[in-house]
Amino acid sequence: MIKTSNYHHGDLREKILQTSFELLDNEGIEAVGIRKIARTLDVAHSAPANHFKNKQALLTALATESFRYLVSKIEKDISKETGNLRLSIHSFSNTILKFGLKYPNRYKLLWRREYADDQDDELGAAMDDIYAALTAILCEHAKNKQVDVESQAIALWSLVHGYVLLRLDENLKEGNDEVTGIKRQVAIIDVLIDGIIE
Amino acid sequence: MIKTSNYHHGDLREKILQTSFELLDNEGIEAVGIRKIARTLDVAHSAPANHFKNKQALLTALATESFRYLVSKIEKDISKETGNLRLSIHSFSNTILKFGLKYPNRYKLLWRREYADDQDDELGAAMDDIYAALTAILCEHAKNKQVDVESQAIALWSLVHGYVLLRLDENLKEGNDEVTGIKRQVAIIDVLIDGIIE
DNA sequence: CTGTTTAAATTGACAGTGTCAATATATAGC
DNA sequence: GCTATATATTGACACTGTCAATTTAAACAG
Repeated sequence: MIKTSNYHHGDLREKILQTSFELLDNEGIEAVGIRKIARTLDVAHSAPANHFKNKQALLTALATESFRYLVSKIEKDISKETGNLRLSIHSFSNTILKFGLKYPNRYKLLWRREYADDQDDELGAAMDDIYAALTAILCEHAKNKQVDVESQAIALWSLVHGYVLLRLDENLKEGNDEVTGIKRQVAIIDVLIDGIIE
Repeated sequence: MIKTSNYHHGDLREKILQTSFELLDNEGIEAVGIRKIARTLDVAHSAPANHFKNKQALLTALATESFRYLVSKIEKDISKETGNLRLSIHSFSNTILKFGLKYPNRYKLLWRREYADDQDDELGAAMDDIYAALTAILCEHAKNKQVDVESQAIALWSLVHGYVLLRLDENLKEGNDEVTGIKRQVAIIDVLIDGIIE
């Protein structure tokens, strides 16, 4: 009986999540493995099973936590903008892009239903919140009634989502608009806004 | 010595690709496995190694072939539009969406650099071709010089890419614009075009 | 304090994976 | 017909996630 110290961490669940996020951030989604985590925490390979039914449950927890963080960040940042449509939209897209660039693998995990459990209610709710935040801005301010507000919301969401993913997968590099000199990610949102406003 | 028939298929490479696409389409990227393919083809578990160095090489081949197909489809469809900017753009986005909806897992594979080999030249070339096709349309017809043509191209590409992925991951459902009645995927492109034209 | 129940961690096994090395066999070229 | 060469085979290795049985620690009841 050499080691008794590792019995009952008390906070093994938290430590598993922490280690998972480190693996996710540093080595990618595929690198998040039950046994690898257990090894890192110097714990039996089957210990995590007490806290997460299986790998999918663990990934779902990672996705849910990431989603909640992103949603709260979006809402916080948007609340700083005082009712200006253009600024609100830029705030929304900027928050998402910043999150994606800081935590590429978390952002990717968010949207890959094959890893996380799509039946999970908390996960679904967090997703709806993002869309709701966006729709709220547009409903309040949008002046272009030639198309559905929902179409405008979906267009914006798609644009931001697509740009972030293209950046994360390194299909696009950072850059500036040659004409205006502003950052590319701002320029493309402006193109869309020009189609929304007035 | 019971079976001699399986020695030297002659076209094992092709059969591997075919089986891989079936697995990819029906069960997802994760389901594409060397041993599973070998079992399906009633061949030794290590036989595929003669044709694909490793799993990554196989996935790279799948991605490259899919990319080539998509690029050729885009170019073919666009060539039917006679110089009209709006129609050309709709053709571009429609071709991509159609491909994505028909082969969701192929579309996802295309952009996931962690599966395919990002050093692969053919793969990189096919990607550049898509972007080049789009830029070509805009350079020829775009009238809005308030922003870089490249910003317009990136905006369009991002919008289409984002919308397709949101649809494929089932974060968005099919739908129509409530005001105009046209399909959502057309409506959102129109929003962007309104920001590009004039 | 004691005995019992419950939660958490352990070990061990199982089937599966990708990859590599050594071997066997068939095809093609001289 | 002999020899290369390409292709397929078997077997092993180190992994993986998951499950069952077991052991240990903590919590609780009397």
